[in-house]
Amino acid sequence: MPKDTRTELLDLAERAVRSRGFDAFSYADLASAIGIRKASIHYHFPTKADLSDALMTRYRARFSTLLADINAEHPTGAARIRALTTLYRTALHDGSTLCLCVSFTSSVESLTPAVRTQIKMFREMMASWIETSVVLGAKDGTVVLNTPAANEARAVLALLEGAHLAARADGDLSRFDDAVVGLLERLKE
Amino acid sequence: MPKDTRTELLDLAERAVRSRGFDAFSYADLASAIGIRKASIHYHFPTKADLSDALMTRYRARFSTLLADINAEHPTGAARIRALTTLYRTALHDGSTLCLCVSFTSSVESLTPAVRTQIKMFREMMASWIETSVVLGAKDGTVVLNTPAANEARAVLALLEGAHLAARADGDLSRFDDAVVGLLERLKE
DNA sequence: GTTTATCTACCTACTGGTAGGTAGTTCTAA
DNA sequence: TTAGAACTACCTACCAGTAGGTAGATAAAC
Repeated sequence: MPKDTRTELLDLAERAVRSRGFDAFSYADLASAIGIRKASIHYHFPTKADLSDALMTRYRARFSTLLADINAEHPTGAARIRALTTLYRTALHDGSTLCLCVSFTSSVESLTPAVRTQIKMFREMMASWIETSVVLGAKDGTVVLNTPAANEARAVLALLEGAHLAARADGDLSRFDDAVVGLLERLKE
Repeated sequence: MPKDTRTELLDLAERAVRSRGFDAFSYADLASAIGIRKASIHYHFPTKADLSDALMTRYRARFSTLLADINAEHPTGAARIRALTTLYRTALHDGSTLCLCVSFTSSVESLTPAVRTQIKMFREMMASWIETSVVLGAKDGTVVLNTPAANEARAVLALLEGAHLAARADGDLSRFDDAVVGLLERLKE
């Protein structure tokens, strides 16, 4: 079964934002990539703001599911943080794409308040999931907490996003690996 | 003594890239901000590529000086890392501007090979300075190393850049502070 | 009298977005 | 059961505005 046009547009646009940035792709790019006319894209997403909003909505939903999957599969705090690290590593696609949230954050001035709010919500979701995971890890003895769990969570998120940038800059996944060695080292079990 | 036009253009462009992104500012913006015509900017920087190259060259030189200043002022490893953290915090300008290197990294596809090389060089410079500092800290007993110094350096850099993004997303400096609590906690003395 | 720094006037290509039209499908009611 | 209304998903043709960039004139400074 073939993907519908709307989904195909979202896929294409997501890749464009993550590899080139929000201000560096156009409806014309999408049109020629998908094989329909530029005007037809406005049928699915009247404005670029609508498109970016839909992009973030889908991205948040996807990550929400992925986090739930990790919870279902990994019982300990350490295993969950390790799985999250793998998730971020995979999202890099050999160093050619950033996390959508990272990319949007750099272009935050070009975005509507609605999308900015979604960016915040995404980070809140990630931070609170990480916090819950490290608290679990502290209880089950697989994670050593040196600072309050809320701060640990913000630090882990910052480290993963920063490691993303480093890998993207060099187009080299090993930059990501180098930066997260210390994080993985702290996970016992 | 008034700033010369070239310097004024560099200042304006740097702020534009750091707050809006490389693909979201134009020569027309600079022209109206500085009060000369768009065509006159091409006299100083024939192409946008030339401008971004000059931007990175100046930025690297500035940071090189700043790192040397930190070395001169702070004798211990911990004090140096702490000073670097303060430097990054200051660079945020209340959460409205990213590090130039972070911003350029997100737009890496729009940049020339020369500028991409400069981005790499900037990160190399930062990473090797941090590595030297944590090695010093390990010797003078002010920094505890859990992983090889090279990895610690990449992790610190990623954390600082990630913390930048978090603060930028919310326009709130305290996001930066929250993320670096753990790093500062590890610095003794 | 050449160099420096600016100007006016212009170029082509592209931006996001709109107006209006059209096949083909699906829903609705006599 | 079928005529017609409505909807879906696209189209062509166009808009005003902006992008980066260029040619050539000018006026002051060295």
